Amino acid sequence: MSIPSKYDASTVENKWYDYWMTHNYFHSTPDSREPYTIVIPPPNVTGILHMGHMLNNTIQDVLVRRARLQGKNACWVPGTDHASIATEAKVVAKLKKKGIHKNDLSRAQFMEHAWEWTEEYGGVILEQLKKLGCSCDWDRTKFTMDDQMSESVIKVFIDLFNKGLIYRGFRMVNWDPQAQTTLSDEEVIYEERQGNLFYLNYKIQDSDEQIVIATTRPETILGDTAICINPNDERYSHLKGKKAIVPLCGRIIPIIEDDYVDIEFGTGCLKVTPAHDTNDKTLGEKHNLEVIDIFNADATLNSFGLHYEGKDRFVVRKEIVKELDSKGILIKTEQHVHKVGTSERTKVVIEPRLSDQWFLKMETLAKPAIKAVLEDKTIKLFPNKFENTYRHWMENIRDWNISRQLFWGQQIPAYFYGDGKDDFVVAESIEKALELAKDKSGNTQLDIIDLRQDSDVLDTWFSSWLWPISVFDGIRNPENEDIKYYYPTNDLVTGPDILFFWVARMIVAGYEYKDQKPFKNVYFTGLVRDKQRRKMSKSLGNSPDALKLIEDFGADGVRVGLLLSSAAGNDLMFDEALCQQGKAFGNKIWNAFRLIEGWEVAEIKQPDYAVIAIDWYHAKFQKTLVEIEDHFSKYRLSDALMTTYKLIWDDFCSWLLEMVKPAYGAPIDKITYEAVVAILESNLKVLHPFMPFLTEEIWQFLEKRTPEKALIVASWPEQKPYDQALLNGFEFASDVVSGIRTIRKEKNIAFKNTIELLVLNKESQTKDFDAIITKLGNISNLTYTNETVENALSFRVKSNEYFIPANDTIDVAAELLKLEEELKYTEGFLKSVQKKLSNERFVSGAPEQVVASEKKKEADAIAKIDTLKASLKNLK
RNA sequence: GGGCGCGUAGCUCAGUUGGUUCAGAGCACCUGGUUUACACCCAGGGGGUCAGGGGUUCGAAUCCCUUCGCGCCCACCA
Repeated sequence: MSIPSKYDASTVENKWYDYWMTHNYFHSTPDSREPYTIVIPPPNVTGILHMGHMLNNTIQDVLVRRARLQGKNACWVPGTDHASIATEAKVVAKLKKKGIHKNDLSRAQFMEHAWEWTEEYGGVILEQLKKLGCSCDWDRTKFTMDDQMSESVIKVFIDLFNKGLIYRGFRMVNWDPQAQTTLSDEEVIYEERQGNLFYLNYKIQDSDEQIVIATTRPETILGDTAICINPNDERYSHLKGKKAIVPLCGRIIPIIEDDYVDIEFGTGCLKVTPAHDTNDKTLGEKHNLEVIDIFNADATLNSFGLHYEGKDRFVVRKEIVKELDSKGILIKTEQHVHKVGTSERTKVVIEPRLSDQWFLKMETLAKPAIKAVLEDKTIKLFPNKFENTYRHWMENIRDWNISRQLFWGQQIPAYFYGDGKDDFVVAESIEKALELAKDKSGNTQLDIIDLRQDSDVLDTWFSSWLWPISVFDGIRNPENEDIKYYYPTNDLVTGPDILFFWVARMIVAGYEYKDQKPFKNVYFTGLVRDKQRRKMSKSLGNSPDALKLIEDFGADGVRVGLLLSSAAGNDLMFDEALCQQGKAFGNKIWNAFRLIEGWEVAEIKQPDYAVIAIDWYHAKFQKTLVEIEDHFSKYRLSDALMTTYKLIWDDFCSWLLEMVKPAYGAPIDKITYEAVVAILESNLKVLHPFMPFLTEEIWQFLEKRTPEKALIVASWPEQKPYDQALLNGFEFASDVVSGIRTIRKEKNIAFKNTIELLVLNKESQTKDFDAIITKLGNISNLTYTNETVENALSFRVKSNEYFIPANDTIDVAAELLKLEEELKYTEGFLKSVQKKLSNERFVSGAPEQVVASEKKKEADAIAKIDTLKASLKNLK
């Protein structure tokens, strides 16, 4: 089998992905093994892969692949989210292009278009995840609007309603005039905007007096139903009980008193518009004010807007200011920075609006979810700083507005049979609803045609909060094998931006419907930003094309690039150079593999240097394995990767292979060869979660000799005890090799020329590594000496001294200088250590081991100084 | 307005309970090296007042106070 000299990522990646799929390695069914489960944060069904997905799903795949190697029954459930408002907006836009207006369609017709759209664009993102190497159990792919998923959602709605937790309320909600739906509080983004504060003059009824109010929204004066002053404000006490006249419309409104009003702000007079402001609504209820809604659903003015009827709110704002100004009502205008709520999806300014909506009471539901994360720690957040954020939100949780005025989603299963506020029933089918309605109304004559289903659908998150349960059909069939086996899931990997939207609510749902946490650990990824720290966005055009990156650097290269600098919860400054680094790493491993495969194997004696080299690597590998495990246990994936990277590049390639490599053209002994291959295999296992394709490719080449299973289902290396003394010995030897290399470089001694090395072994170092030093230093003759060597270049490792006899006369002055500098430094070091040790409070106060280590430092320094002094004396 | 977090090498970041190899890693940079796995490489090297100031301590990147700069979350001030 010939091995290509260049690693061709795209061919290899397609080959092994197909192979894994054909062999069903991603598929999981319950068995006797320990389960390891991840449910994907379902991307929007019509979305396409962006850098955030790449990072997020790479992390999940690393965790899943590692678990699989560890012998767990790994199950990663993929799927997509119907994303009601986002998808509906896209469908509406598409229809608009065709000249079709949403309002002209029936719900059924619209849904037909939406499904068509979903089938056309839906799931593209899942195909893209395959390119990244994601080992999802595709047989379990779910969509939040699959029949069984929707059924689960409806079932939960009915259950919560019957428990009295869902209620219908006439409330101030966040209205998105473009999407023409309400939004939950979480979907509103507050932005600081430069606006104006307008001072307007209201006449007092039956008087020449006037009162000035300050407002940022002059167009809403047409909905004013009171003026409010602070009862303690003496400036206005004479107006108590009087009435004011709203400009333009001439409405007579009361002047009320409430200490809600801030005396300091504006003029200390507030116009009250109960229909268009949350606070005003509260005031209105308290003081029994009239509610006048001046807007249509699209935020144009209605008939209360008088001659502005039909015009948009912002147009009216401009025009009404002009009119007020021309009539002398506008006193002055001040610049004013204030926060404006905008829609997360459509970006338009939110309009507070009073309407009938469905709400879920959250307070009691939240209790077990708070306890689980903050007290019992049965759910751990990584990094744990998010616990504070979680606490704050959960402890101040407000009821959740779960209704949306859209078509795309699960229609609320409430059926109205009359015009009364409570003339409705909740049921999973219209037949069932009819029975309930007959009971409730006492009207046995009711018929199906008398029933009218609520036209709203449920908030998308009302389906995704059930995701970890519903993907295993745990709502409909709570006792099925899957849910019993896979739930609770292990890790959830997601962004902190949906901590409230999704994570917190899943925890709530988990305790309500399974009486158990939905997952054990939550790993929050950071945001992917560009080099200038800007958020990646379509409008900035700074987001690289994910698939193009995979083409350029290979999926493995991109995975490594993304993971190299992404600590949990930290934003990731993405730079293509990181992917290049990932690709170069793959290339390095590929070439190491080619080197090994290129060796001719012979039945010859194993050289000493190979024996010790392999023993050393085994110890090094075991020690590193412990470190890697530790990093994984803390979800420090980039550290786990970097540790693996250094193990393979530095320890395996730069040290081990150089140590065991036979002379050019010479064969390698069988024992060494087999040991190196076994080592390579262990390395591949550890690297596989990060670089699945490359490792599988090499593994399969190696396994040609002993046909076995694929790497993806191999077993993670076993942890064994290791010999620390061996590692220490190597450490020392590698310092010696570095010393030799430094001298060679300084003195321009070419590596191909052998040199002699004499050792003054004051440290009594083991000679086990002499074969290594000889080989890597290209030493012709390594001998031990009892005294300093004349006319030689020298260097020291601790108090050991190494001499390289010079062919020509050495530069004595330069050697002297070097020695003197070293001496000076060491003496200074000794002085500081001795100062510490002579401090009585240090010796008595510091822990024993710290004192002991300082004493060791002292002894080492003294020994080294002796060595240096002897050399100096000799040289002089 | 309230809360949380951050500031360590040119860049991105580690640095756990203050003390072992505490000032580190990777990249970048500089110097030298191509017949012999890999120039997507090898070897060697330079580089930091741990944001500034003060304090506690035998000892501080680490704990406390303070100033400056940055980020995020929450909140109804018109």
